[in-house]
Amino acid sequence: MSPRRPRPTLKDLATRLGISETAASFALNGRPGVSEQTRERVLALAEELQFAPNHAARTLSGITSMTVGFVLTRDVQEFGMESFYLRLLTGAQSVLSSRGYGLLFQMTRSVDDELAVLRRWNRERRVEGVIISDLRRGDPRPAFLRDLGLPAVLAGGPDPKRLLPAVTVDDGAAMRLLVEHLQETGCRRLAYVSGPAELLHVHRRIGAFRKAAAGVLASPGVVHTDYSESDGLEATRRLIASADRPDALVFDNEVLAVAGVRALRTAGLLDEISVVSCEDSAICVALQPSLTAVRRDPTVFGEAVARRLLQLVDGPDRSAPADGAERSAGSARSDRSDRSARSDRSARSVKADIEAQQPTLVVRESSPQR
Amino acid sequence: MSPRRPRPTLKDLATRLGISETAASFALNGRPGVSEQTRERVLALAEELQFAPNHAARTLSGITSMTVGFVLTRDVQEFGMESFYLRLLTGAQSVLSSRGYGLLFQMTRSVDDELAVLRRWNRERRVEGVIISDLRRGDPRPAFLRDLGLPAVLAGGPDPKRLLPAVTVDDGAAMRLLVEHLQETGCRRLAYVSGPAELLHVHRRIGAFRKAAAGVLASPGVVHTDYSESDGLEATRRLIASADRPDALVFDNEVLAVAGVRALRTAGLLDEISVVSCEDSAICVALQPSLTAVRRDPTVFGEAVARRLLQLVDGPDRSAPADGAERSAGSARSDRSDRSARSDRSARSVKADIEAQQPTLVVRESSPQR
DNA sequence: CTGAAAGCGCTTACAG
DNA sequence: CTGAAAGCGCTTACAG
Repeated sequence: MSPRRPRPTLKDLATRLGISETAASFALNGRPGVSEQTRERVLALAEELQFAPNHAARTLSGITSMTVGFVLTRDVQEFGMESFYLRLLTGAQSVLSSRGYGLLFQMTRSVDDELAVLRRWNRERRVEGVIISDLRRGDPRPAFLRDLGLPAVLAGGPDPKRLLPAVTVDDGAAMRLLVEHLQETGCRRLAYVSGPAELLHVHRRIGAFRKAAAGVLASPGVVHTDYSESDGLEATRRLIASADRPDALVFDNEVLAVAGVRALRTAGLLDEISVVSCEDSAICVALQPSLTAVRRDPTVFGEAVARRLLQLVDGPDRSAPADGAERSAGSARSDRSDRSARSDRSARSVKADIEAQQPTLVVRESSPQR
Repeated sequence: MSPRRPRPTLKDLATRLGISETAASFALNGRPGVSEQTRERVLALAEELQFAPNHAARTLSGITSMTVGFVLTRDVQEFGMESFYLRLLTGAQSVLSSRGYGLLFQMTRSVDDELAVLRRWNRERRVEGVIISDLRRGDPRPAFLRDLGLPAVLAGGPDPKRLLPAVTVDDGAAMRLLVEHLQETGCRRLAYVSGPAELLHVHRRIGAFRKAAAGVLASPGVVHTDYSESDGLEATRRLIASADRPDALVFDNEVLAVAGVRALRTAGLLDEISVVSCEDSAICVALQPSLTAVRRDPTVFGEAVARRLLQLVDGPDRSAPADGAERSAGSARSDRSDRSARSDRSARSVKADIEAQQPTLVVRESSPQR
């Protein structure tokens, strides 16, 4: 009937030491107003009893929930992109946990479902902020989150109305590297096999690609796919069957690139057409021929995203001990007025998009010197 | 100063309707004791005000936190295995969210760090149960979790002392399929390139492999690696340089298999030695030659794991609406004595390991008929 | 430096 | 069917 492992409460600590809960709380949270001796006794007993404050009780008292959320709407286009998302998650996770934050993770089937999840998390006061990604044309999420006043960071951008702070990658630089490389290896007619037209980052990349190619090469062809392998196959087939066949194919990610290589192999054109992937991964190395690819470490990217979010949620960087019992209150203050202060701050800093890192180009067999 | 988006509280609802908080709470939670008319008025206003109960307050009142945790200790061996883990996560996630549970996800660097996280989550009463994986020799986690009384499921097994319920895969069947296939295609001397000796599932697979091969083939060689590509390369090189060179290589996962293929290609032995991977993934298809592989859907596996955990935590299956405001209390009751009851139940059912699915073998170019 | 008390927002016996 | 009240376990003005 009684719990197998009754956890000690703050009151237990206080009673056993003959002090008030206030004193115990202050001692644990590193606040002034307790004698050094008392503080040490409290800390020692907390250690001995393996005390950690009840999370719900802390949260209810107005302290932050020490949790951020990450919702990911998965559909066709993310199939095969596991590598990118898990590494993004890894990076975000490492920053969050080093600052004592938990990550609530959920995948949804549609943007509408995602809105419902965000709404619920906000209403339940379950998270302090959220990470979102893959904005679509006319995406309701930025305005929705701004109206909610819930701190949020857009992983990858772009946010056309700049309602949300975003962490982006420098597609311009990536595309310049890539076009320059193809040009140097003797390619003259490029084509770009891209993702779904409704994804905003797809548009941004296409724009960057066109801009990089402008003036250097004939205006390159661009085709859209739904990021599926079959669409990639089909698109490649069409491109290589066209009148002025391209001498280099640029694929928006490695899933498409794999499909493209297969199509080229079938057509016996692997030696004549260079292939480049805008996303590097193990598969680019393993493939035969190995694929030249743009590399940007998704882990580093995830770290930047998490750091940006914590900046909105929790102020500038401060490291936090892993164990809750040792957590200092200084890093955890927040009440309802704080929340609104935070969203004001985020509103003021919308322009401060961050570029997580400079992309590089890894040259492999698929784009030989001609 | 005032919150930008003050969320309505239960008291707000009650006041505006001129009823007690009790009545409002009962109405929202689908409990008897409210007139149908009152219930409808409450529900309507809740909908209108976009009310959702404060999560911390609910949790603090003894209701479940509606959260489970997943800790993953990542080190060498998981590099390149992104696909498996993200799909596991996807599967678990889909079951959990369909039942209204949140997933708190954290990666750690070592088992010790993982223990610290589990301890803290438990003390803070932050989760109702946890998923763990990749048990090592002498792993402290099962005993630790049992002592904590925290419901837990081991993804993948095996748990030698059977302290934890596990969801496993039928390695025996997988290895029989595989050995049989290799035998039929004319292979006689197998070798197995495996993972780190300290991982228990590595041992189980090796055992299953030896058993499947026994009586059919000469006793096969087994070598360990740390799951890294370089180790895989090295191991393969050694095997193919040995006196009686194997005519088929079995790799414990696709990362090792990729390394193996590379080594064989370098040695010019790709046509003479069959290659099989015990883990299927996009890379097995993309590779040249494409790899014959054992397939078990990690998503389905993750679903089974989550279902097993919810069974311990929350009783038999019941679907829950996505929106908190409509959540019925029937599926959410639990207090401290419940928690101990739950762990008793888990203690009683340790033997009920589940096999998530039957593995199949996908035959591709890498194991041709001889 | 210390303590008694109120409050966070729910749930739930208990008494009408 | 309904309501007043206590309680979950913390934090934090406020008064000594």
